[in-house]
Amino acid sequence: MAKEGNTIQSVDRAIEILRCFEKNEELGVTEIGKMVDLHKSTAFNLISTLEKAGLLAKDEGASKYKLGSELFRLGTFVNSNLRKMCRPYLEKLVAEYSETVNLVARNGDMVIYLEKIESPHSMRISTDEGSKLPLHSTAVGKSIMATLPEEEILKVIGEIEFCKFTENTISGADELLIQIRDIKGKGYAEDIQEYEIGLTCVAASIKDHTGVASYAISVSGPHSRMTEEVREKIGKTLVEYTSELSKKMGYYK
Amino acid sequence: MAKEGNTIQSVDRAIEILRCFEKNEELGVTEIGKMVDLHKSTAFNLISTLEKAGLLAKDEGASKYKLGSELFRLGTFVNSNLRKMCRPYLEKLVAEYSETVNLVARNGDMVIYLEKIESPHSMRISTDEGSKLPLHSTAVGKSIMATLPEEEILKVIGEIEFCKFTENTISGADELLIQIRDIKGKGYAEDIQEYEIGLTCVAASIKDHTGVASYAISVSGPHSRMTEEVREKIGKTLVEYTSELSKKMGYYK
DNA sequence: TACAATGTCTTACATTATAAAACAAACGGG
DNA sequence: CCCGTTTGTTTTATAATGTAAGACATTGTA
Repeated sequence: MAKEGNTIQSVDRAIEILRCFEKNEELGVTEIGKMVDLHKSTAFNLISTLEKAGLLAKDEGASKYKLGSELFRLGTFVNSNLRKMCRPYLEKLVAEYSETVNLVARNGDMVIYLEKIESPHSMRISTDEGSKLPLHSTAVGKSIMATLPEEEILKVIGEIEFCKFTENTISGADELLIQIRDIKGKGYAEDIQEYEIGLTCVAASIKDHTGVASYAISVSGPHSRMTEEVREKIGKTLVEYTSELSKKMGYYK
Repeated sequence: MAKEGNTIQSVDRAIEILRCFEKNEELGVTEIGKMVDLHKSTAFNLISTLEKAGLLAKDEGASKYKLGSELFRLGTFVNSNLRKMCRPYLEKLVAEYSETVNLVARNGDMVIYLEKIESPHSMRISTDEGSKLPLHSTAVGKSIMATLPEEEILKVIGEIEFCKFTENTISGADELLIQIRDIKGKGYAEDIQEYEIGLTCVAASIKDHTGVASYAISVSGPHSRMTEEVREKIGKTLVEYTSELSKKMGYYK
């Protein structure tokens, strides 16, 4: 039987090997062996299995391995599942609040806009699908940041170059940290004309099995319509929906 | 030692299980067991290992599994590696031909624009990163289609609704098939004012370890500058570059 | 209410993964 | 140019590990 927690050793090791490539783009057999603390011949067997399946690939001739495109392909399915899963919630949000809603994914220190449904109002917020913005300057980004482990929050904040977009733009690390704490408490994040005058958003994040978020959804509207009461109501709805979505992502709590 | 081709059984089986989810969004333990021809308890052990690693997830309470978000996260790294890998080639192309170049990924029956470098000319082609177009109505899409196995080509073509954008737009399955054959021969694809009058593109695809392409790069310019000689020259360069890139993706040939 | 089908857990067994060591090939410095 | 070092790869013995039968629990259905 399996070692602890009923988990299959060789599969676990194979996944551990894949994870090595988060920090290093290219790795050799012995190098990997050292990282996962395995004899190089053991590592080699696991690696060639992964290579044959396309999860790892190797430059022609060269001896270094890197992540294979099959992994991206499989990831693509998750992405489309995710959209399908979120769609009904996005639709409910537009129906309830008549403002533009967005689904985003974290990508390093940025967020990518994956999907949106636009407000029926003629005065509405319109973001481009596929576009990218810094984590800290969007409500979605801040809601994702708030789920990261403390040391990573500080690391991310440390690397930010703060640029002033409007008079409300967060101007420094301290201010951002206070906001993050607040978001942890409330469960949702706000962006009140921080990026652009007239644009305010409310967002909450979707957690995965580890409790960290890679995705978030938001409601964006003209500041005039996004009063404090409206924002609070939206916030509560978002918390409800994202906690359901988090459960579907494998987050139990 | 491993069974055949020096591959580790349990890892192979685990990957096989992941692949089951290409066709089915949600699957149960016994169901998976039947698909991969394993006793349900064996399948269960593999599945729970994958679940603990986040590669599979399960709706709260429910008993059905689906692909987990960790898979998407890992796929993300491949994507950014891919961009890094392609960047120098894209830059060389712009330097050589002074036209806009694009990197795209296949996503079902569409292509997504991942990255572009714009032409230095003031009259230039400009596509949005993150935008999507149908496979058959772009040079990149056609170059990807040409690498698919015959039956899949026919299946994809069968599902197309042909709409006429310009007088040059491909109007039917037969015409498209002839083009695909031609692309297989030449190694590169063309779009000569098929989508928009004045816009012509040349593209070639990047193959993965199976010989099928998920990515392609293209050079797009105003029809006036994209003469037949220019297109042929670009085509040859693209074939050269993409075959190098294919090798880096693990395609040996 | 009983039956069928599901996911989960336990256990005995031998198949399977493991790692030591030998091998080959590539590299780099003296 | 050669020798020592380091790489990836292959072979082989050993026993640890994954396997699958079957018991159990839980759920849904007739």
